[in-house]
Amino acid sequence: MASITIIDIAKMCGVGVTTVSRAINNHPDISEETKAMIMQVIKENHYVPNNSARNLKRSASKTIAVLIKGITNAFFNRLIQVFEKEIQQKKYSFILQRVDDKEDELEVAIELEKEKRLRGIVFLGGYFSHAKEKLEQLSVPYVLCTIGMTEEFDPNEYSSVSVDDFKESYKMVDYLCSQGHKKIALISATMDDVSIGKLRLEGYKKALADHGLAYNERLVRCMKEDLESYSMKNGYVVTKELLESEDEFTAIFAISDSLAIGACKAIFEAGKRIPEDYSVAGFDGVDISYYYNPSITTIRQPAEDIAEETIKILFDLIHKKTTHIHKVFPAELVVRESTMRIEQG
Amino acid sequence: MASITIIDIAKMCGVGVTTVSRAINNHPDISEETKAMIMQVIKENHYVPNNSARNLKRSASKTIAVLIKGITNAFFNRLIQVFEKEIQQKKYSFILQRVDDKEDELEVAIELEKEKRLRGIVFLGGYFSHAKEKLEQLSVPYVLCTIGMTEEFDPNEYSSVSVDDFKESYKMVDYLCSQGHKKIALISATMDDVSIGKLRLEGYKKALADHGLAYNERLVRCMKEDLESYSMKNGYVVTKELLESEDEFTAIFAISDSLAIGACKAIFEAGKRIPEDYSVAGFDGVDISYYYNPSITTIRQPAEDIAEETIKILFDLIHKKTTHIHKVFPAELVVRESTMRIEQG
DNA sequence: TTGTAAGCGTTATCAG
DNA sequence: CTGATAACGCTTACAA
Repeated sequence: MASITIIDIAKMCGVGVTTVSRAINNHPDISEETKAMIMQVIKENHYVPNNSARNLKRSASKTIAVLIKGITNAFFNRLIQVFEKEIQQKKYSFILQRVDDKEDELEVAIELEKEKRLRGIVFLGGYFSHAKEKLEQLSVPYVLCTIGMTEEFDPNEYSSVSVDDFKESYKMVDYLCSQGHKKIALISATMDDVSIGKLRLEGYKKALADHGLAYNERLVRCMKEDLESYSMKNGYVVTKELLESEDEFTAIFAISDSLAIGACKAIFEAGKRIPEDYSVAGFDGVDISYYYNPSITTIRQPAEDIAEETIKILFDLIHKKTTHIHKVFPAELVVRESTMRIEQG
Repeated sequence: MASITIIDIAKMCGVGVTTVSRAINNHPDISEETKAMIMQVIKENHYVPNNSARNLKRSASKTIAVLIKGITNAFFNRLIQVFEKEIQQKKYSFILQRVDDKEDELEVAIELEKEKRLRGIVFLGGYFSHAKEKLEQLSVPYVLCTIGMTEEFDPNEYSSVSVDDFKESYKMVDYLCSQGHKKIALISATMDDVSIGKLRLEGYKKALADHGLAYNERLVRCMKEDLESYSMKNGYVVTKELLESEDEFTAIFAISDSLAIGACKAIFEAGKRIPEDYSVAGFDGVDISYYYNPSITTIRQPAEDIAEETIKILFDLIHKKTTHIHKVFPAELVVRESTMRIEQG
């Protein structure tokens, strides 16, 4: 069954192809009458315009790509769902491209832009430490979502949406300190992470300092590079090592809820209790942090808001309605069962 | 920066466009020499062929769509990751389209096929109860993944990959019975689910019957239609209702791990213990079922195998290497901490 | 082995 | 308001 084209429709309606095109695309220059008639015929024949042809003709296709660095972390799933919904709502196509931890996401983006004639790009995750000249090869608007940027980048060169990773991390560690914890372990990103990983580490250090606590680098444990980043397994393995080491601590702050859950597993396996023996805190505020037993104290990021704002900014950029913007959402400390006050001592 | 085209490359190389095209597409009729030279120029200029143009020319674009019915259930995420990897590996584009619970996925598929000139489709989730004539409007190969089909469909008309939902469900309930449970609640799909929901319910009934246990419909609770299906929240709400009812039971079998975790939360909130007061079992074998506290007894579906086989069959179908196939993978009962033997009585 | 030229199905330009 | 017709960038007969 050869597919039906706009020409077929035009013939059936006894009009020119232009007119059919106008009907499809809601152009003003067409009478309501003919338009209704054409739409009727289109519906009856299940005609759907060929996307490739449209994209070829339009200089840019109506598609947005979302590039995710590293394998899916649960928090991203919520974001992605919102992206998808919003993009579909705007009648754009949506391309999800996961890029491996070792790959260069910018490289991928540049290729994809040409290949698929993208209208916009969302970068999710990763560090985004790229040379400026390479960044300039990207000619479509893009927004960095939940990727904290360090100072070396000119804020007028890109847009971003995130929480204040430094502040929120500080908030959690400050809370833990206020509960009497003096030896707080951190499950952090790998050391080469100059993005949120670094910011959260800095927040941790600052909070410690502000409470007059010494920074003990033996309590800072990085995720394993050979395991999926931010995964439960990673948290489990790292915590297990920590527990087996001689280093004492009373609380663990993991920079994602998934890591925190892995940490819990390791602690339970060691025959210890949470929060009586160890307090455990996470970051993100994904569903499972609430459902876990014990429920996990965490920093809840407003995922829906973040995702919606990301898309909003991206489309504003596409329509040239705005210059570069850096939207920072507040996150919320949610205290639950996995942490407790301990005796000063 | 106007994009560079195949013509530009041809000019730069001092050859015809055909030659460039041949170089790009690994055609045989070209000397290694010219090919190398052309590829070199392409690389230097960061040329990437316009996908729309290629797709327009080729009668079908090299793209596979995965349609997911209903909002993402954690189990699907693993499948999707594998799909993505495999499809990318085959140099095909990958389109992920979530379709709302109320929407007709077949309708969406038919549109998408025309619009994007798909080469193949994977259906994930849903019941897939469609009229044969409508099914015939789909002219590209498709594979049903983890969608149990009931008898009324002719197995020669479609391909599928899944576990034996009836058998695996039976296996779990049989296990629970063997542990002395006589009053086993079921958190099942909505009653209009004629697919895996129904099959798992049938497996439950059969196991009960084989153990000489009466079927008590008050112990069969359906997910709430107004909540995300298969979600933790759904399991939580349903279980809460169940606990507040007068109906006695000693075990709950939830047809997904997420539901099971929600159930656990409700039980803990009621001040009860797992497994001492209630045994809880899930289905799927997602990571969190292992990491949860207590770890959840479940049926582990071989997600990677299922996903890989789905893609394999789809491509075999595309290349006409096979007729319709129904691959059924065995799943595994994984006994963990959330269930226990109780006294006969 | 290489090049020329005709489409693929749309949309946009411009003349009726 | 409507309709020819020329692109859009690529693949592929067909010719050389």
